Amino acid sequence: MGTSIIIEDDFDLKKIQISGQCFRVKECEPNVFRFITGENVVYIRRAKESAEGDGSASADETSKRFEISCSEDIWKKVWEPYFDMGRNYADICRRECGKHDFTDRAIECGRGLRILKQDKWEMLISFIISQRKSIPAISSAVEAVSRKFGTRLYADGFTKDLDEELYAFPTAEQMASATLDDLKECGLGYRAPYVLDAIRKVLGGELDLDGIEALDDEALFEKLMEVHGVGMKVSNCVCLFAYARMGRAPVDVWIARAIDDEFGGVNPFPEYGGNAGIIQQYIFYYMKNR
DNA sequence: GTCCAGGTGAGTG
DNA sequence: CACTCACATGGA
Repeated sequence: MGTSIIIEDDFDLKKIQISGQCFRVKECEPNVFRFITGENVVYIRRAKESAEGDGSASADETSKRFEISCSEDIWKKVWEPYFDMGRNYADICRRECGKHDFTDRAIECGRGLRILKQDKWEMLISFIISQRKSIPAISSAVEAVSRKFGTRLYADGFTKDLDEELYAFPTAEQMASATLDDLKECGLGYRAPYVLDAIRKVLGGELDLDGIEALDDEALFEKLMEVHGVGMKVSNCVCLFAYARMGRAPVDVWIARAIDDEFGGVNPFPEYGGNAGIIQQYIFYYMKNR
């Protein structure tokens, strides 16, 4: 690892990896996590001891020092936005605490989660694929798509020792020649035509994923649903995980179950306003990991 | 083998 | 509107 950095806010790589918002994050060896976005690759591990080294070395979980494989420049330019480092999650947790007992417990359980700001096209396709699939199955399919259509990546020379072949998630242009059978070979099943529709709309200019960044939350949500196979849940996931619309709270089977069993059938997310999406993520994590 | 998975579109009443 | 139902496939 080339560089050492300090992160003051809540930041738990393992929880983020298994949080269900990203499908290509890998723990290459214990405590070393690999992230990919665009054509950038980074390996991160939390340092074993506190930076002070004053003899009272803190536990792994509380060290604020991290080792990263990229330069400080790339970290600031690419990875700080990706990890949403401009937002103070500890502060948000404090502020949203006290409204519901169940939420308070979820926040405590999920402390260290963050909402990643991921690639728009990758999120659109990944969450189209996600419907009626388990998280491991989504990961396999997204990995297969990357391997079939994406650019081969090499990270800092140091990559090959730690990991197998790396591929970027393909751009829409790289998927232009994809056929129904190509996609079905990646395990997409009945979702393959949905992905073809997304490719067609993006390449045809009917859907400008960067251009719609300017839309307000509701208009963005509606625009994404024009793609065949994108309903409310998938659209909200893309709004939250690619466009950082923290007020969007996707309702999947787990969140629906939480609303029924823990909130008396009343959707609590409007109460969390602009942080609803963040709170949703803690509750989703808690439902699956308590 | 059997069950279920971060849903959606189409069809029906 | 509200309510069914089929949908392909892999992982547990």
